[in-house]
Amino acid sequence: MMSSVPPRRRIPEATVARLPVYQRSLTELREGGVATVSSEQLADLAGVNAAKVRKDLSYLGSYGTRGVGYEVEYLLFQMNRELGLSQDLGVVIVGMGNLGQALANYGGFGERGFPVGALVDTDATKVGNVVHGHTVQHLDDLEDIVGKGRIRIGIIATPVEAAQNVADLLVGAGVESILNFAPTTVHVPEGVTLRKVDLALELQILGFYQHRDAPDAAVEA
Amino acid sequence: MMSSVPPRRRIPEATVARLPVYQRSLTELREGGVATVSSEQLADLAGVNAAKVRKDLSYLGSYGTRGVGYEVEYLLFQMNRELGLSQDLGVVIVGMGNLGQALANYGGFGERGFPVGALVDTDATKVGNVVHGHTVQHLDDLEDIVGKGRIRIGIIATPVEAAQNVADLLVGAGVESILNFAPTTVHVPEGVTLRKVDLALELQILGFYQHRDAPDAAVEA
DNA sequence: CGGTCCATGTGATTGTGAACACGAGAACGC
DNA sequence: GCGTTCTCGTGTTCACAATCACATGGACCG
Repeated sequence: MMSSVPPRRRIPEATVARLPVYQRSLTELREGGVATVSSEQLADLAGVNAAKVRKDLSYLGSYGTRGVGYEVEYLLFQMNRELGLSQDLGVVIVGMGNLGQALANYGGFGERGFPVGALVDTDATKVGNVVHGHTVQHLDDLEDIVGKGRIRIGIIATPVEAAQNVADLLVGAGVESILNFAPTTVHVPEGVTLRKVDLALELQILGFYQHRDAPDAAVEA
Repeated sequence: MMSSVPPRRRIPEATVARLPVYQRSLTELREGGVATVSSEQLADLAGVNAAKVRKDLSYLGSYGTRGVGYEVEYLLFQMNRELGLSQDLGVVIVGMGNLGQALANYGGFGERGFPVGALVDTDATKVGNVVHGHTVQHLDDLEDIVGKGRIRIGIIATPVEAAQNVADLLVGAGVESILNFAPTTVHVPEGVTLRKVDLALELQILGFYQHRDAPDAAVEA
């Protein structure tokens, strides 16, 4: 029997990427004491159009009221449940350079259900230091750290040369999801989810469009 | 005769986002002394499949040699030209918190054609400090800074509350492209290109899939 | 209690990107 | 100098995401 259909209706990847944006906007509305919100208002806050909001939210279920809108509190609860925010997923940050330290100090992770559980580096001058309340540990102890700390997600903030090795070690230690900040392509076995963020890459995309819109800009003046 | 084609063939957004990845891989190959590369090799390095590489590169023109591959040096030159890397675009980073400082210290920007031209904050204890060779200046002087420094791109690394205001100021000062790291939606007038990077958002997407693949994980143990 | 209003929810349509397969053409060996 | 081989380039097909339009059904007013 092939009853291996996912619990609910399958949610498109593009929608998954937008749900956290809605969730953020909804949280802000709740802080502001707003009780209900229409798809149009929410669309404006999230920077998309209303039809897309309704379509996206419909994947979660019919939580809106026709003629009125969505109850902020209730929708937020359902969305958090769907996004898995009800359970915290521990994070280990590997690499305590400038970026790693910034990430460790970045408050947004814990707030949104991803508590930083451990910090790791190989540099002897960094191991033992305390960053944002955590003692930096050595990469060699990764397996122990991941196992004992219930770490589920690894963040790579190392130099390019170390990235692949760190990814392998993270996978070996049992981490199931990896977020890679090193500007290089790393390979992971099937079953492990990988996402990458390349800070300079985003700038290059911006630069491309700017170059395209005004190719002669370098000439003027 | 339908010669009303834009300057060159229009390049799909998805392809634009991948070009810098190829460019990175090509640079590595050149450093390694490799002269030619096949679409398959390049695909492996970039983490995509060969057909996509060929399709993407074909948008730039026919720079490959059938039966042989692409000449690394030449392809890199053409790609840099297309990406606009031949002209540097100055960058101003607004917000010298942990993230802003990490970005200022991040070497990858200058290397790839985006020299950091100025650092800005409003905090009196930060203005005047030297970070990565640049003296932190006050937000009030933004217009002067952008004008004199030939700044073309602004990076927002401020708290959420300040993001929209900073975006407005950047636009007012003549910046044409903005990269927003603040986890909130900012609006810009037409003609200004905006991209956003939300560090926690990427984690949430990872978390969603992990939650989906093992929804009962919170129950065990 | 009935009618009107209004925003949701969804089926249909359009557009865009990914995957595929095959034709074209250059280098190399014989 | 001919044929073989290898890889690019691209037309076609397929899948998915965005958009649109309208029917649905609850809330509110009189």
